[in-house]
Amino acid sequence: MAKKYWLMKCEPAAYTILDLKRDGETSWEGVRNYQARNFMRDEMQVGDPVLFYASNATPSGVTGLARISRAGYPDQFAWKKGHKYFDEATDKKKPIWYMVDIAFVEAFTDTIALETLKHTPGLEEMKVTQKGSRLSVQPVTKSEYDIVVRVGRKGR
DNA sequence: GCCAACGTTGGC
DNA sequence: GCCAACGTTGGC
Repeated sequence: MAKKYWLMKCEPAAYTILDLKRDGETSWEGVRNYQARNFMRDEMQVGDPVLFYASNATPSGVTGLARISRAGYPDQFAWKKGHKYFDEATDKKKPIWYMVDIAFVEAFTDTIALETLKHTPGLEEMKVTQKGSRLSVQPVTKSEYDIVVRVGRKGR
């Protein structure tokens, strides 16, 4: 299967690219959206490149790079009673929710602001630049990924 | 903190 | 199966 490229969103209050740099690797639990779940469960492969996106930040934008280090597996947190990701509708024999692990690759010196992404040629179709795009796990094309990486490394 | 956009739920 | 109400996301 051809390599796929991804964008994963997270609020800085919860986790940042620098946290990932410190930890080296982290699990990506708590996604409770079916579209995003399907990507994680069915399409993400170990080694797939990931754009790490900070949402609800100042500014919001891509802050670095990661890669998938473990493909989709059931989200255990869905079965932890009292945990904020607990979901009583899911059965251990038939998991509803999935998670992946990601590993640190690179932190950009500066955030590539959403505003910059919107004005970068070649990224007009990128999902995150579209109005009302709330999906926290999105596929990106190889060319979009390459452009973002180029912008992120500029000036180093 | 506001509010528009979106996904999900639930009454019918 | 429709759609209004509700909760959440996320830019600003």
